[in-house]
Amino acid sequence: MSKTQESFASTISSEITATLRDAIITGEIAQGSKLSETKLARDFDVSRGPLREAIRNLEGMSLIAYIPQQGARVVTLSKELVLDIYDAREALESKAAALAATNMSSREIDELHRIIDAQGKHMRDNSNAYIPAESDYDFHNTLVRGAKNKVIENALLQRLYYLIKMFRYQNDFANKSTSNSLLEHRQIVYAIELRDPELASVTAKRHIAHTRARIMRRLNALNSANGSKANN
Amino acid sequence: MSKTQESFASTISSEITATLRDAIITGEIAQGSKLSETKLARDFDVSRGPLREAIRNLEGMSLIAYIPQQGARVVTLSKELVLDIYDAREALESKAAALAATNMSSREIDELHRIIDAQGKHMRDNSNAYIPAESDYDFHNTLVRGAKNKVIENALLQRLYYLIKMFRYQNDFANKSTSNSLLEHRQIVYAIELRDPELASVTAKRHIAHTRARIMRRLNALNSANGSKANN
DNA sequence: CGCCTGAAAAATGTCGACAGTTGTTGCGAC
DNA sequence: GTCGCAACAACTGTCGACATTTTTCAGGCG
Repeated sequence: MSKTQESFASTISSEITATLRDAIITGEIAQGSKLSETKLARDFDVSRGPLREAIRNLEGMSLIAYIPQQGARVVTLSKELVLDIYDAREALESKAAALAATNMSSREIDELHRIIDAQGKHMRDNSNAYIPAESDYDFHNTLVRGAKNKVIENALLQRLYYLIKMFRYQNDFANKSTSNSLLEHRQIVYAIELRDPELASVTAKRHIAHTRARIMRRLNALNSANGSKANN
Repeated sequence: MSKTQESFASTISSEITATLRDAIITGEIAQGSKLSETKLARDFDVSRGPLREAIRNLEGMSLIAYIPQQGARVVTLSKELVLDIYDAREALESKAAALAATNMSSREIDELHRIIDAQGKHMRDNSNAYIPAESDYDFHNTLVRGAKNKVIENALLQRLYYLIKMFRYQNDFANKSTSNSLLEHRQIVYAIELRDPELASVTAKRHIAHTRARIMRRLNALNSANGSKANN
């Protein structure tokens, strides 16, 4: 996968953080599996110090859970957790859209246009295809940054989006943004251009709620189909 | 101050985390000041290892910002950041209230009643007094936990509330919840009892928005009064 | 007088080793 | 054969020291 964010500082721990982050997102390191400091230190050929730092960083991204005296485990994206994530995202991103309607610069709005126009072109060129995941991330990243709220930005970009990326990467169906998504993106940009926070909030809220509902249907279908095909 | 949360594991780093956390919240360690690993390690008479862990933990609570190769600094609660915090809180807590209306057990609703009844009694006994800060925390903690959403709960209880507690502790006026707050608490509980997510969401949203507005007025008043009385 | 330079001081980054805890395994008793 | 206990192995927690980077500040140049 393309690096989520280049995030380089020249420290070993930050490099390991990025490497592990991507390995977790792609599923190369399985959900629920344990991250052994000793083993990883051998693998990366570094001491355990930087590794502990990296694990703490991943904990800050919500990608792992840390239990004292026991170690770190990769988060398990249960159906409940995924739906919780989308509820939280709905709350934060609808507020972000409202704030963006007030605070976004016209230059940033242009950027939103550029992104959704590219999405539209891509759909015309590949009739009825899906929006590329990267392009969808671009749209939401730009929207969130336009809100000019560091707390919301941090919660979404540094925490929830990693989990969502992980979920999408490991569940093909979750990447299938239809033409509905593009339409909803257009509505959000329209509301922001009107400088109408209420409308922007409602349209963004619905956009996320629709995505959540689609995911819930798919997860329920998988559940009833697979029955007891639980993972260890 | 009373310990925010006893959070004991028998590890040194967790104890130091709790101690530093409280020192930052009370302002004993000033906003914007640097946390020197070397110095703190001497003060606590431990090696730098556990201290680095503690600093990472505090970073996870948003109480400090960490800059590679430079170290950790206590967060500075600028007017902009405080208002951002309350906007994020409005988004998350209104959603929490909506979810609580659906998911809260009757036992938990009873707990909410117990809390606001105590608040009412306290106000009658000390005519027109303020709601004690601890009691206000109790109310919101119970509400948020009742939403049964681990992501929202984590964002509020493990991050935003520490910052809010810090702001309140260091700004006396921010603690002055009037009888309005009690009334709004009652409205929220009422909506939850009705199992009406929409009403719960709106009432909670207004409650936070009112608090935010009151704080904004006070901060603006301080700003124009103090002029250039900036801190180093 | 101010600015640049560079060496000294201090701080952060990393390492390897030891201590204490947790989890496992195999033996023995019932 | 099963349960419980003990020795062992593996892992996390902590430490002190070394390496590298940043900061400080005194000296000299313009």
